[in-house]
Amino acid sequence: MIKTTTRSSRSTGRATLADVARLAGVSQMTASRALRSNSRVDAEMAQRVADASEKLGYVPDPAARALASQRSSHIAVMIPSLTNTLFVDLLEAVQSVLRAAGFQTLVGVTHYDPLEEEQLVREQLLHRPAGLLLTGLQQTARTQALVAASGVPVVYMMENSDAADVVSVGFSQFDAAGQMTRHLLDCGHQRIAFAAAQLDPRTLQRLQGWRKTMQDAGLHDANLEWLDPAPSSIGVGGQLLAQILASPHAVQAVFFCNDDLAQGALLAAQRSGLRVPGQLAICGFNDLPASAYMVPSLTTVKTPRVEVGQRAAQLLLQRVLQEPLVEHRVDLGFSLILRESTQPG
Amino acid sequence: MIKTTTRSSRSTGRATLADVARLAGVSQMTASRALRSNSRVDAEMAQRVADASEKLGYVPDPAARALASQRSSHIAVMIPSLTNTLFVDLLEAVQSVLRAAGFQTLVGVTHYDPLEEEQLVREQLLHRPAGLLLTGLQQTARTQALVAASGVPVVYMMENSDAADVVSVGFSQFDAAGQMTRHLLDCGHQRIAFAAAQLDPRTLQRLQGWRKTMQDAGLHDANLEWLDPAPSSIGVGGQLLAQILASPHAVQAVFFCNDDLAQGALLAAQRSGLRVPGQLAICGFNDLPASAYMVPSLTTVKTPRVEVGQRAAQLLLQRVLQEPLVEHRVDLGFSLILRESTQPG
DNA sequence: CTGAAAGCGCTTACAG
DNA sequence: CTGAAAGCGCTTACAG
Repeated sequence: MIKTTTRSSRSTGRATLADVARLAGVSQMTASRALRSNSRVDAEMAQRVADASEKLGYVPDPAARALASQRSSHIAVMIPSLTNTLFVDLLEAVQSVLRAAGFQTLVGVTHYDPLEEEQLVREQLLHRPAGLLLTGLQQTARTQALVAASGVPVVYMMENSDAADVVSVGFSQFDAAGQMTRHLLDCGHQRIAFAAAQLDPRTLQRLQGWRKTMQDAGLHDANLEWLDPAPSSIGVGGQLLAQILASPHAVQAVFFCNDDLAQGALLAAQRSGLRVPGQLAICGFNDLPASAYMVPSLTTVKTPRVEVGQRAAQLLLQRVLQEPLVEHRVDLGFSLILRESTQPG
Repeated sequence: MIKTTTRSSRSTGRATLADVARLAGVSQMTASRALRSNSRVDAEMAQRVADASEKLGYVPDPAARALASQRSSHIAVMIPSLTNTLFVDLLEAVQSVLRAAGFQTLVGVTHYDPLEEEQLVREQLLHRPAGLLLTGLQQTARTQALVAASGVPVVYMMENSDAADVVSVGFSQFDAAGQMTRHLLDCGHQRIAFAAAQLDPRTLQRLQGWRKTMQDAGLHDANLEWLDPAPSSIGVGGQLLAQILASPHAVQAVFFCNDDLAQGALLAAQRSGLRVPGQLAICGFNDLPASAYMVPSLTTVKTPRVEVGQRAAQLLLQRVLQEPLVEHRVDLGFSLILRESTQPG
């Protein structure tokens, strides 16, 4: 085979768009357009370009594309934590959708800190991502300004916004907590505590859902609220249970804002000889992997994080590719998983 | 303030290197060199460049830099799974070191599949990463060839290689399993089963460590090996325990290759009324967060994954920045964590 | 619909 | 040590 081009010393040796165009017998611009297939190109020319590209094993250079278009093939995703399985599931779902569409995922872990999120978003925007996925709706004003100024399309995950210009995929944390509380009331419990850690916005929405339901039932009591700003963990769950049991306020059931807390409480109960659900009913939130295997198995709320990740990534791709958006606000719901830990005697 | 430059319609409005050079009164090349500080530049000129850069809020464009230098500021990291907390810890450690040094982390989840790893590495190499972090030493021949051909520096994590040209940070899975087995023998157990899932290379090294110690003690028996290729999980741990108990071969202790399996076994034992450690001793591997809180608390091997991530990232940065490497093979050791689940009566 | 030109913002390679 | 030129591989913006 005869080398038709002389390459400079800086060339990488990979096939370039110019190579493809030459082989197809069209201009570089036509080749570029044909490969991106976003504007009309003569069908026969497009086919020649496709064949040439295939034959040369052409792969577009992401850096060149980013430099020329001022937009990279990266999509930045901000999540609060990787320690909570919830977000790992979310992330894996996002990544598989984006990867299939040819986009790279850049993950920023905010540690539930809006200022750290701001810094991460600032850094990511320098790389001109094609899109941005944010967890929750509570960004700092500066983050919002940075994002708006950048013009980068955004989709919000895990909560729904009612604003017309905000695209969000989530479910109602408030309703989910309300329904679980309603279930505990229906089981005959009246003194139902709410125990939470981390106290991030979604946790506080769950608190509100519990509170509203308790108030409506005429059973709300501030002494039933146990809030610890420490990161949520099995250990903290045990501590919260110990505090609740040590207090003078009788409790028949405890609704933990996350399954890891509830699991810790179940283990602490076992260690101290407290019978669950016999002496105390316990439930959690999120349906993490261990919950079905606990003894007793844990009643919880199953949240659609995989679906949230998938839909959010799909909607973001539509925005990135400038396709018309069918829906701005996707509510994916939730379901109660009733297991042994709240079983009425 | 007077705008000294006319910008084309394609400009982004951000300060460029040319702006910095102009303000500092030097050539663009000198500014470039001064900012990268990799070659000697006159001190006074360098200062002028630094001042100008600061004043303009200059941030280099990663795409332009990547295009010109054929090397991006991304570092690709391949890990088997995000479901195992082990790798989440590893990843967070890696990311915090790389981010502090101005590099972006691109994560590829291989799902323990060398072919998926190969595909991910292939994709990542198209983006010309500055460096590559790989988990384990068992890449396909093609992956090795791709990496070698790319010239991208690599550091291997979680296992140590004896090859002189391989940079690795890890510990001996073999020794760790051997020591734990030794401990169980010292507790007086003779029929010690080894139960594993996933069966990835590191799990098999643990199997070898257990086997060697059992053989040396004259106690090895193939009926004591319980291997399930399914992904490791709490559920599978319970199943493995059930199989072991249902078999006709007596067992005094079970060494699970990962803590999630051991946790599942503890829960299954509790459900079936089997006393641990009274009737059966159980231990795990990795010291995952829940293990200290299980009832009984779980004896396990604490593995240095955070340190592995940090050191691996540091070594990779040294290679990327062409600094001399002090060490090629970093063995970070491990420690046994003795808890209730193996306590001799 | 198609294309020649210019440009994106850097760094390499070469002279001085 | 410093700099003018060329180039990295694409896409934008403008004509036709």
